[in-house]
Amino acid sequence: MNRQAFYPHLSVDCVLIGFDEEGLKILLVEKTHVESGHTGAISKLPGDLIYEDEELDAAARRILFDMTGMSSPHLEQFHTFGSPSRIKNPADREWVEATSGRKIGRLVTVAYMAMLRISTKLRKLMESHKTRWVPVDDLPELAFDHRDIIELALERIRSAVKKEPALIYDMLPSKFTALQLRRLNEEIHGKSMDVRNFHKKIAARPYIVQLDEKEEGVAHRAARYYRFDRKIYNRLYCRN
Amino acid sequence: MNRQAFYPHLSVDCVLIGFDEEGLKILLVEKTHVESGHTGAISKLPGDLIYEDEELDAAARRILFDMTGMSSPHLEQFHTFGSPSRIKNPADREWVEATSGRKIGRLVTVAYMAMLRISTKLRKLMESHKTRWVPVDDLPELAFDHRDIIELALERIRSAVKKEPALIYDMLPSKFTALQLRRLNEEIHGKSMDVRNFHKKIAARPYIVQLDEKEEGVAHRAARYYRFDRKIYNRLYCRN
DNA sequence: CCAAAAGTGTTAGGCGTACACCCATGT
DNA sequence: ACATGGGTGTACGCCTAACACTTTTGG
Repeated sequence: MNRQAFYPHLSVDCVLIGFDEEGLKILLVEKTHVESGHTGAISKLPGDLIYEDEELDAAARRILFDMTGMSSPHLEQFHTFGSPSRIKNPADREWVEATSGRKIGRLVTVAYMAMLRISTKLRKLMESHKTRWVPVDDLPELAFDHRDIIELALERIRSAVKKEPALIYDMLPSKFTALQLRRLNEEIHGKSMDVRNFHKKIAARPYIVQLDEKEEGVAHRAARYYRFDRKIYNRLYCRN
Repeated sequence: MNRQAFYPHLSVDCVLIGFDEEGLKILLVEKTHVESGHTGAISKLPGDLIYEDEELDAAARRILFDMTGMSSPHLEQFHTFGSPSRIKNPADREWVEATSGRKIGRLVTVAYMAMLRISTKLRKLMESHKTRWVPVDDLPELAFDHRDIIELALERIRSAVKKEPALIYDMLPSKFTALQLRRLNEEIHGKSMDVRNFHKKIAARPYIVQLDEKEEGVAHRAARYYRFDRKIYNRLYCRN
């Protein structure tokens, strides 16, 4: 922190939602625990206080960058959590006060979410951090109300994708199979889809272009690769 | 203010969206101007600082109640505005500092919206306040970034209604004509609808029930009244 | 009788959904 | 040969959207 922190009562937390071969995951960091008889580190969402003169969006972007080394993903504010009881847990309160160096009555946090693919490149960028990607359906105990925050994020991701379907492709490799795309959709919407109907849908979207390339070395019929063509997409939907 | 205010850097603003015979309107209050060479009161959204130990939602509800005497309407947080440049206008800054009695570097506000009908009963409740309902397409100059806040609210109202169609009926009298319902929909979605298709839609919704009553004293064929039956609605859609 | 708004049916296309079998590949 | 996932077509129902004339009422 080389700039002076803004009010110690306002923070930004980021729900970074990633996707890899195994499924949807959330990025968690360890809350380095303060000595107080409590044992074991507890996980939390990445977040930080806001610097003076820093836009909320910029603070979120900074946290995203510090955690992942990425700056491109679509980042979206989705809710502000400010219940006085957010930090009623003594261990949480101690940690906040130790971290900020002040007595804190209440901590209001503006929550953002971003969707990204967990690529090997990303994993490499993140090696140095004490972070981990945790499957959404296997979350550990979390500090503060971070579980609520994640739950709301997972609800909102659905509306975000409905409004802007291109977001899906931020979570996929540049070449992907129909199965990967379908699994991702299924995880986001929480229900399984019919394979045939799904292929029809892909075929109907001109911005999902079939490649000649296929999978290699798999123990079954090799799947075609597809890619997302953003130019075609933008031309069709005028939004940029 | 009989309780101590929470941090003077965090406020709640409410975009109260009302509907009457004339159309969609926003509730604005006059920012009583501080002497400083600037003349003329400027309008703003109703809002206030947050009390200690007060939930954000509760603060919004309090503002709603103070302004309208109503407590029932659906109130929904939709965005937090915290740009350092929000109060760059000197007149705005002066007002904030005079009102809170402190030097303020930055003011972060959590924005809520509610939809309600502008009934004669409501008008009576509000007579005492220095508030006015202003048509959405005829907004005056506004303090801070309140115009941006309203614009976002008007965008969000659409998603809110799509998710929960019953919200529409909070803005209508208990007995309403097809025209009123259609006009309201048109204003919310920003496009006109076909009359026949609209009647078909009404007829298809079992929770919009036709009354025997008709308009009286109008200079044309009298329109039927309808009412919204929340019981039927809830039974159909399982929520709450 | 005129003005002003109310009310009414049919058709066509798009979209989602349900459903079952053969194909390619590695072991 | 067998296990594993890849890939394909048809039919139905629902919703949306386009489109024009007659009815009722007060003035």
